Amino acid sequence: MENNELNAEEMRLWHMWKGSFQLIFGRVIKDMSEHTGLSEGDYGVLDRLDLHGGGQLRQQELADSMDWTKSRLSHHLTRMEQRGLVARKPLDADRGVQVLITPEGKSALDEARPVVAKAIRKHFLAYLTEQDVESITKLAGRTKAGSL
Amino acid sequence: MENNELNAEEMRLWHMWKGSFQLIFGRVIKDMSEHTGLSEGDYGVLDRLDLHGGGQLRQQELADSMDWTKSRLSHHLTRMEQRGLVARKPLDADRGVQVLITPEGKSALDEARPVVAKAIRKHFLAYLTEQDVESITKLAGRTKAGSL
DNA sequence: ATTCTATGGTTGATATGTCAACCATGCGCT
DNA sequence: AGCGCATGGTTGACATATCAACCATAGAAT
Repeated sequence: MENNELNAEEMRLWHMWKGSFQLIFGRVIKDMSEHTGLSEGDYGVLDRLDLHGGGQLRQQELADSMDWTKSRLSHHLTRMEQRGLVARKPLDADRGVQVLITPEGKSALDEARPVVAKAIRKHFLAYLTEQDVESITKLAGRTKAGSL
Repeated sequence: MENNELNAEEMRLWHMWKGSFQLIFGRVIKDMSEHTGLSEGDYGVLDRLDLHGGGQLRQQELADSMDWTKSRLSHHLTRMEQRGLVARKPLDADRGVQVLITPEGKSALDEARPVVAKAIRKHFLAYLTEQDVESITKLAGRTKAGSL
């Protein structure tokens, strides 16, 4: 059994990994929010409504697809609704709620897409080597698999 | 010049990278906070006070070492002070503030260290191959360098 | 019929982050 | 003296996240 504290190398790895992510991710989000007024959450919601749902999705499906709790989504949608980005419509079929992207939401998304694409290319993809791509892909497979 | 939207492969990479990080990081933080009652921020503050400062550090140095704004740190310290984890002492030398780890803070940190070490080994280090280690190290170097 | 449980969602309290405005002091310059 | 400016920090407002409690209804199970 190893020591119950991390050695210098282990700690260094953890900090580098965490640091790189936060640095890159922060840059992407900053670019997006400055240029579009959308937060990461806003973009995620709009993106999924557009791609998966063709503009609409029931709340629970949306929450699942984003890996968010229903509470978190509920609060967030309330704020987005206030800003006119989405609308909620009760489904009497089974007391669910349908979330719809509004025209304003759709146009905000359309404006954001190229901004996000450019930011991801500039701050993330541009730094990757072939080896990194392989590493990222494999690691994702390993962690998801052993997930639940 | 490429298209101004991401292609499937680019998007997949971004999502995998982001997803792996959030999954792993979330697991580590969850383990820690459940077993110790400290948040990530709490741990970071205590850790730096202990390692860099031998128990104390001026507020601005602490903020720099954590990559936090002074505002963020000020708010966080107020909460930690309330809980008795740290104390603040004015430095009349140059109107700065010295942040001290309290005995309760120190013992909370000592309890947390092995928990954090175990969580990082279990959720992060255990998944890494030699290639990942190299990839993480190099990527960190590249992004920091091109940072400012 | 009654009670249990699962599903779908809301709500309020509290913790955490960000932003801009503010305050005080020291320091250099004119 | 008077000004501009940098440094070190606080504050309040607001956005975001988490947690637990709650509400309503549908479908079993008793």
